[in-house]
Amino acid sequence: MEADKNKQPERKSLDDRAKMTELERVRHSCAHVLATAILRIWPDAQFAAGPPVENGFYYDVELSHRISPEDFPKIEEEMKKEIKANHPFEKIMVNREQAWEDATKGRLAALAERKVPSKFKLDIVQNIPKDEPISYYKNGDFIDLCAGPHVMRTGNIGAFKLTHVASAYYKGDERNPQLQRIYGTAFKNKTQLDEYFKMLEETKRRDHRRIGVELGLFVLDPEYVGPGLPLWLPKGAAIAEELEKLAKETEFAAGYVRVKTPHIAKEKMYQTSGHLPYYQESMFPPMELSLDPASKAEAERNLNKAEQEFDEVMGRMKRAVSGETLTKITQVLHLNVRQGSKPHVLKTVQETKLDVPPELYAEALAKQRTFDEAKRGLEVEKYYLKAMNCPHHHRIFAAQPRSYRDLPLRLAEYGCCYRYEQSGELIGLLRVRSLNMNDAHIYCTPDQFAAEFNAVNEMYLKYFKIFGIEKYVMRFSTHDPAKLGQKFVNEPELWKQTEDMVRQVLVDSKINYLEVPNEAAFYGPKIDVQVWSVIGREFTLATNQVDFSQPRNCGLTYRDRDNTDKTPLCIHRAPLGTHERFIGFLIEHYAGNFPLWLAPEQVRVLTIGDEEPLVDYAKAIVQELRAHMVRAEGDFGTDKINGKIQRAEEAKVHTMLVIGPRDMQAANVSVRVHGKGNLGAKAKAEVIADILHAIKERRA
RNA sequence: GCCAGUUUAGCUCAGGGGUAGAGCAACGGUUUUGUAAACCGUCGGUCGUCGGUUCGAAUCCGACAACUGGCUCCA
Repeated sequence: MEADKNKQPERKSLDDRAKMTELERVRHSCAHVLATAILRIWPDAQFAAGPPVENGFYYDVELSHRISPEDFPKIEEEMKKEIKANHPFEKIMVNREQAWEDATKGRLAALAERKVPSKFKLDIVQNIPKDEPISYYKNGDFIDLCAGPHVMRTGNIGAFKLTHVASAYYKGDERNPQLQRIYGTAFKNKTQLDEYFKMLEETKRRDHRRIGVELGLFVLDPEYVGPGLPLWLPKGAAIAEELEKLAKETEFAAGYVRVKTPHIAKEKMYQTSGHLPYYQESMFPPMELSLDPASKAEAERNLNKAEQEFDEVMGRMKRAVSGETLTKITQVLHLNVRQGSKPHVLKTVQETKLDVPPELYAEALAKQRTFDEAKRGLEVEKYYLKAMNCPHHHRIFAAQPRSYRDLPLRLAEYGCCYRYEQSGELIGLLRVRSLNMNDAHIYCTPDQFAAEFNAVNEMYLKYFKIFGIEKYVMRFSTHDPAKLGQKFVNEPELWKQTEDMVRQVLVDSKINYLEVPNEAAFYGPKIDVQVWSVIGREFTLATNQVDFSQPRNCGLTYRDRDNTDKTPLCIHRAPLGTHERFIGFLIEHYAGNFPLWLAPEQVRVLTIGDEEPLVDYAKAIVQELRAHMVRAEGDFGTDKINGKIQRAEEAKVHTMLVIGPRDMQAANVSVRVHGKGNLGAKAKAEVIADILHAIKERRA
């Protein structure tokens, strides 16, 4: 049995497998017990791989019966029997021939020999390296091809539960058969299992989708707007505005210039950049601009006229020739009529050196050109919604002659892109179809590259500090020299050069990074930044890519010192990723308890009662705060103060200023901070000054 | 797109072949209040959409859509 993670095509070595933790052994063993139980119910089940995973285990099975959660109790019942029987997990060493024979007899991942071979196991046996020993594990009648390790006995599986079914392709390849993946989890004892499910409940409560709705940050309106197209409500938009402000300030200080570009572009744009057909699947289908009726009618008239004139000339040509030449021309003309085109006739005339009168040939050629032109007049223009900003930025680069003195040129834009993610892929704000990217493209010379790349990394670290992100990994994706010219542009020197430069920067800045071969973009190495929200969900937030291909495809050049034109390097970078994903992350990161500078509602002023002087005093405070761009609201109604506080706390308002007669008389406000409770009465002026200060320095 | 599950009021959820329920929110009124909910009342749903079975469907069946968890790709 294989513990392959489909992302990692390299086999796990036996040493690696031996490192399996105690809990992983429990889960891996439970997968075997699951297979045992399924076989008791459905003896013809074919098993593929059943490894332990992060929160449990799964086993991939091929079975004509569709397993649904309704089957779980029945399967779990059988599993319990197997655990109760307390069979030992026996390790059996076999040679290759034996394994092959048993798999052929259907004995592997089975309770007995079967008429049909254990087909996936056959495939797995074949893929075990020659020098690696082969072993089985046996519990009761169940024998599985498996490198182990396992717990001693089935009874050592303390507590387990099947959780869900999913479909998965064998080895993660969609050309392979589709299998049913049964997921479950197991623990050493019932207490830990219960804790795990309690934790899952907690996770659900902190999910950005739930908090997003509760706090009124965004909504999805699949019926009217469309799936994956979030609407930012005022409170969510406030967060987006703060992030943009942060980005603008940071980028301005780092020498970026801001640009603005349209959301659509012509087909030619993406043909040139190389995204079509490479990226077409991920783009919305194009808009085709049909001609207005009058122009269309005129274009059609032109085409008809051109066609008649062409046919007339060809008619004369046919009359002027004879024999084989006539036959040939007639044949090709006939073919062309069926294809709705004309040019082939003249090509044939030229290529086969047919003997036609030169002046007629020249006339026909001219008419053919008119025909082609008329035909182009009927072509519709295609526009695509942009899936990325780079081509637009490239056009800005190309808009004026560039000198080496202009570089580095750093074009920044919070551009809204649209990606046609598959319907099953959409997840709340994590994967959407409209995305506002914290995008920028840095055009530079090779000499400037290291400094620019380093500056980008420093920007990431600066942001991590502001948001208190401590756990992160930079995944440095490099190319595979064996796939140059296929998966990666064929520029061995540039690959080596840029990858070395990037690696050096990473090492020098002591950044926590992980090198992943063979995962680069087709146009250059890249870095993805992975972070984890407090509930353990992984987010790929930011990306940082080196591009030495697009600038050349798009014909971008700068005039260098030596008066020659050179192609710049381009760095694509998006430290804050997209609003959608970043805010989704922040919601879970802060569990909705945003720091003051980010909080949608920063301050709420609550009055004790609704007596007029008190309300006037409170209103003046709200006004003063709002005059300083603080998002402050008031709650001046007749509710009891406890009720007002409860509502403010539930709305996760950062700072509550409670005002009663006592406070007013002393020119005070009573401060209450969300999650910190009552901080007592303080001088109004002091409190306001502190609020402004905390916002300005983006205090955590 | 594929597999499975889900879809009942603005939100969180109960119910279930005889025609729809709670809490919160909203609205109206009473209450004049000191740090996590004062009280009364009102409004609100073709039970995701379309079709079928049935005397009768929100309930059973089917198709579709959306959402959720996975597979694949990726910010």
